[in-house]
Amino acid sequence: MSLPHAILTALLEKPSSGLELTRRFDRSIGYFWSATHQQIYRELGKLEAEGHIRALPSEQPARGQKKSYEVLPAGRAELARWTAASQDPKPHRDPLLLRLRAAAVVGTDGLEADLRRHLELHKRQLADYEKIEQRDFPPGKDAPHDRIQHLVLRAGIDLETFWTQWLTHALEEFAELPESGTA
Amino acid sequence: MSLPHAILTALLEKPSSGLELTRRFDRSIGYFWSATHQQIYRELGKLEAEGHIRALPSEQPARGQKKSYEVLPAGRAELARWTAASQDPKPHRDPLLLRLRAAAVVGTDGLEADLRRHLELHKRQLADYEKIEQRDFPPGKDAPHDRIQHLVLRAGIDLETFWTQWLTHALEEFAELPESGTA
DNA sequence: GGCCTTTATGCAACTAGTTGCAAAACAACG
DNA sequence: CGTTGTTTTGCAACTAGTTGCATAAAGGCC
Repeated sequence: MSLPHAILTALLEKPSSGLELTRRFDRSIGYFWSATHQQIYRELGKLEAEGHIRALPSEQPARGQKKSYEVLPAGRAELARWTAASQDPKPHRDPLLLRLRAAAVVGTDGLEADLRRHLELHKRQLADYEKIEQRDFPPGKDAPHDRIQHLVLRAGIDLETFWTQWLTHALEEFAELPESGTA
Repeated sequence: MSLPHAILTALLEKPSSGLELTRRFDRSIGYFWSATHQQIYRELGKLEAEGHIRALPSEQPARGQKKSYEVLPAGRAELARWTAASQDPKPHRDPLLLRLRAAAVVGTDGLEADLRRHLELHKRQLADYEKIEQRDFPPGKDAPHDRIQHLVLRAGIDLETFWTQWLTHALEEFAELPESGTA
């Protein structure tokens, strides 16, 4: 139930069309809530029907024609309500850890290469985040809004740091394992 | 596409009935791949139809009557194939980080209490994991199988450690924020 | 003008996970 | 023996997310 709220947040930051939202979901917001353009258009329709957002009046609604949305007071209220409401943390789902656990039973053949690949991907993501941090949060930029955003980015950085460290450690362990164990 | 493989792994570790599997998903395996009993029964049906597992011959199949499954060679082969196959990491979805980002726009009212609650939950989970580590991985228990399982547990411990630290830091920042900011 | 690519919007079908409920076997209680 | 509660299995409907494809406008190009 988070996608509509992700969209409301994005639209409050800046009114946008479906495609612009899609692009922003590929960057900042998508780092912790990804969505495809199909999902976004579907949800924009629902949010408009519910009276949470409206199309900016300027242009007529036709296919292939840009249509921008802005958040209405009802939408902002709903977002505030959702943000403040208590929510239980959902349990993780991590296929990589699952594969490792399977490997403990059926053997580690073939897994190492993919661990190495994941390590590279996480390193790259970490480098991206750190570049964003330098660009968007120079020392002194500490209005409440900035502090909170920075906090979110720090979570991303620390998570990627964790994964690179853990994967590095895992690969070291693999190196010490006897070859091809159906352990 | 991971649930069937989670079940195969669990059944290889020990043949079980649906209910036993459900219980084990609430403990060890569920720490990184949770599932309800309804999902598990449905999936057991599919896996049996595909010839990956079979019901242990002992008892007749009737409703309300215990039925245990074991993995067939085809199931083991499928699990090995899946474990070795390259898979892209799926992007995270974290509602809490999303809420924080929303809070940067609509204000942090009400969020702090839930952050505190999450911190408690993560601390408890961390304590659980550490107890499991002490119990199941004493020094010297380092056969390949144990090392890999330990690696998975370490990921859980380190992730919970990250969250407790990050939430603690976030709460410190909140304390410094001016009251009730629609920042 | 006709053709190709890019931009922008969107529908439909499918897959995976969640929620609500129920039915069959069994055990215990009086 | 009937009632009540627990264990075990399972169906059905719903929600959320994914995948594949379609349609329309706009701009470049020859």
